[in-house]
Amino acid sequence: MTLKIYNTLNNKKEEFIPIKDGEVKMYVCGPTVYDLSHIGHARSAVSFDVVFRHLKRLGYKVTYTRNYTDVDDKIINRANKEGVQSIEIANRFILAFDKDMADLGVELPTHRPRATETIEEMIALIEKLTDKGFAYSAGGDVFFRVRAFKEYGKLSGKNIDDLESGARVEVDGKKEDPLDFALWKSSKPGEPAWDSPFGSGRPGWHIECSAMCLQLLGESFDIHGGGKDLIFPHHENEIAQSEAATGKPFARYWLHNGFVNIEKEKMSKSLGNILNIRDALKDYSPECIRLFLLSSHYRSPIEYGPGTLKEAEAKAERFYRTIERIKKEVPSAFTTAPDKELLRDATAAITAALNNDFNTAEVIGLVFKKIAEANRILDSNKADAKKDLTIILGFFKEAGAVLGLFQKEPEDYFKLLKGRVSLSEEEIERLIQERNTAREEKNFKRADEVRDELKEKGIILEDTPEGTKWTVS
RNA sequence: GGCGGCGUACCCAAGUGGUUAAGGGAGCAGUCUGCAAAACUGUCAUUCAGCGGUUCGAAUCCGCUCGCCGCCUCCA
Repeated sequence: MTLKIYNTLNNKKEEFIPIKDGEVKMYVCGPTVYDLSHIGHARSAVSFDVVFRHLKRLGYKVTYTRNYTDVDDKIINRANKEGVQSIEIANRFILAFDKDMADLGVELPTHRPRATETIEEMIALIEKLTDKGFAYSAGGDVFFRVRAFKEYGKLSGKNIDDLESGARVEVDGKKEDPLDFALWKSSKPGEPAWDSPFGSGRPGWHIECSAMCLQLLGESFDIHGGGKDLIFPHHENEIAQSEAATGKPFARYWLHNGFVNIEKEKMSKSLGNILNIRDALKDYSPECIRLFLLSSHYRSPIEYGPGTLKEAEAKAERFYRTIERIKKEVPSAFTTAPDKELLRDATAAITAALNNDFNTAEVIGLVFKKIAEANRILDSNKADAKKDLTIILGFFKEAGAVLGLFQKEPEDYFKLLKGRVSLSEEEIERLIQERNTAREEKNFKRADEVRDELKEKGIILEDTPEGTKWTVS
């Protein structure tokens, strides 16, 4: 059973073979920190978080680097607007991003470089490109000579001549060719600037990632990821710069996650239909959002909306309800070790699904198959229920660990939901008491009124042998 | 115009050559309940946008048609 990965370089699913046996080096483009991160960033981070976790689970020693682009026009613009230094903006949104990632249960990558920590490497890289004839200075800027790199377009499948004819040009008289892109930009007064052999200035966007990859992962590494929108020009340019400079293949596997759409349209800053992670978290739990993101394959587009998110919430609830039930009816299943061999057989399906280009949706499907199975076992009062349940719980533990889901105690999950209700717990308890009194008096009309009132506020009552419980709809 | 992707039930969504097309949501029927809720059981696509082709065999491969989307400009 080998890992297969869809590689944008060939548009094919390929067997994954790392450069160095047992080790994986991967790089994922992180955010440009000029604003709060949105659900699209969350999708990328969560998708590659699962890639990271699965690779580790397979036994690889993984070095995962995700950068922060902390020098950029947009950061400068925002800084100017607020009358503060760029670095202040960058710092603020790096903190915000880190918090959002933590909320979403995204593991910390091995390295989280900031672009500005690698300026020296960028300058060295640009010099190298200039020496080799791949770059040229022009009026304080330095550009990459796209036509000098013969393989330009190999990632995005574009043809240089087609690009040129269809170019919605950004006219820059300093360029030899409209396709050439900036490696180094001269700075205007007040902008962040570094001294360099080409004059005082700052790096272009693409060169940052190349420099950070080269510094932290080496000239050639295994996996490079990012959103689909980065394929061109960003990743194409990274390849061009890096391979032109080193003469060696850059990343071997290029993975790209699909977009998050809102009302069928791509969510993006330029369209202005963005939803930031924090606002999403006001409506849905982090687990619900993560479950939503992982319920489809990472390359497919997904639709963010009340329908899909409510479904994710229903799934999470179904999961924790069953765990709660096992906890109540067969608590010893949690403290008994599962049979190793049986567990291994059961969890092989998780590996198989994730080995198929990280098919998280299938894993989630498997989880719910087990949920139904667990409920059936509980209903049946089978003699060996405990043994079967330990396997199922073991399965959940494995699936949950690699997906970053299903790891809470059910009480904590439901407590989280209950926190969203407008009534106080005391008030709810009082109403439940009132209803139960009515029920004892066979005053079912009043009892049902109370239940309906609560339902309107999103509170669902359940009468169980242990008394009346409430949950949130 | 160039390049890439998608179209699976009421909705979301796996499946990418081979037994009865995962899973979730919604619906319907039953068990349970004062009635509900939750849970369980049963039911819910002879069919995978359409039309051809390859094959013993296709949702899965190939071609065409229709529809949708993305990239080609900063963007996860």
